[in-house]
Amino acid sequence: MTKESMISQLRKRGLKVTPQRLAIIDVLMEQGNSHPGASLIYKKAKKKRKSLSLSTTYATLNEFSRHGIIKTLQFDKMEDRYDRNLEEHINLICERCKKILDYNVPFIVDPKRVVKKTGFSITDARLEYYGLCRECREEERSIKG
Amino acid sequence: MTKESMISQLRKRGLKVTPQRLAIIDVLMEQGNSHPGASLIYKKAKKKRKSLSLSTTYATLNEFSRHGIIKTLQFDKMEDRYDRNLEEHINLICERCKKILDYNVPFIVDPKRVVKKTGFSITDARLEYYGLCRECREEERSIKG
DNA sequence: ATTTCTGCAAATCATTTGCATATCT
DNA sequence: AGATATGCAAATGATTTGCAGAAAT
Repeated sequence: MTKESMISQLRKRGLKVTPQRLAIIDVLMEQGNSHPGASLIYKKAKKKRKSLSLSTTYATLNEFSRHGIIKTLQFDKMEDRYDRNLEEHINLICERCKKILDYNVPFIVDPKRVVKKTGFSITDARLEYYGLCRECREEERSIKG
Repeated sequence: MTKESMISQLRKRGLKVTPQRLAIIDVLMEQGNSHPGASLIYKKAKKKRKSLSLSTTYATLNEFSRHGIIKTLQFDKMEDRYDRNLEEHINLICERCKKILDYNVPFIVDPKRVVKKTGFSITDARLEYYGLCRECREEERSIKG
């Protein structure tokens, strides 16, 4: 997403375009695919808008995420990270420097290929599917009719 | 893992077999594959050992996890969950009731098959590989020789 | 004029830490 | 005895909340 498309997303959805939000968008753009966390985004964006508060930063990132403008990534023992890359991709998380690399392929992929293509050596993997279990699906069905 | 094998793991590793730990192990066994969190484990284990504290519960679960006796699972906006199932498997997380089901197949699997076999309907997936990025690998190499 | 945002301080939740005491081996 | 574990209270870190004033449409 470009800065302009982010801004037009805000307009389209009746969200206000404030200097704080613009500062955060700029940081998001500058950070590329480094998947910054709220604290870094706050620190960088505050340089552009001195009045910016941390809670506004959170509110903004939540709002963007809720509207699908960015994606919130949650990991083990780390603050949440925010991702501009909305395509289906694998996150390669470095356990040492906490860098998160994108590998833009759909989910079903051979780990050996990842190493070969990216130089990232895998020591652990986690696959999680989110959704509804059979029981909850049946309950939802009977509630909604 | 059975209760007995857990206890012998403790002995093997020089960890002490205390009543608190036994209470926690019992809860772990009773909970089967429900992947309880620390708060539930604490609540249940405290019934068996009235003196048990929450911090001991955490210390114990951390110790068990560090020694590979259980596995710590971390998810979005939920407390950590603990898993007795040490085999490679997929976690199916119900977004509604927070139940976590195991599907005992290796990671590379077709989501459609999951639905067919388990009745769990997938709305979102996350795949994460942990390890070392190329740069960190090179750094480690040059440090260690 | 309204609706939505912002910034502050305080609250929350899960988890960890420091430390003196108690308990295992 | 010596090592490790326990329980308490306080600290931590990330994130959220309540709310009054400020800014965007």
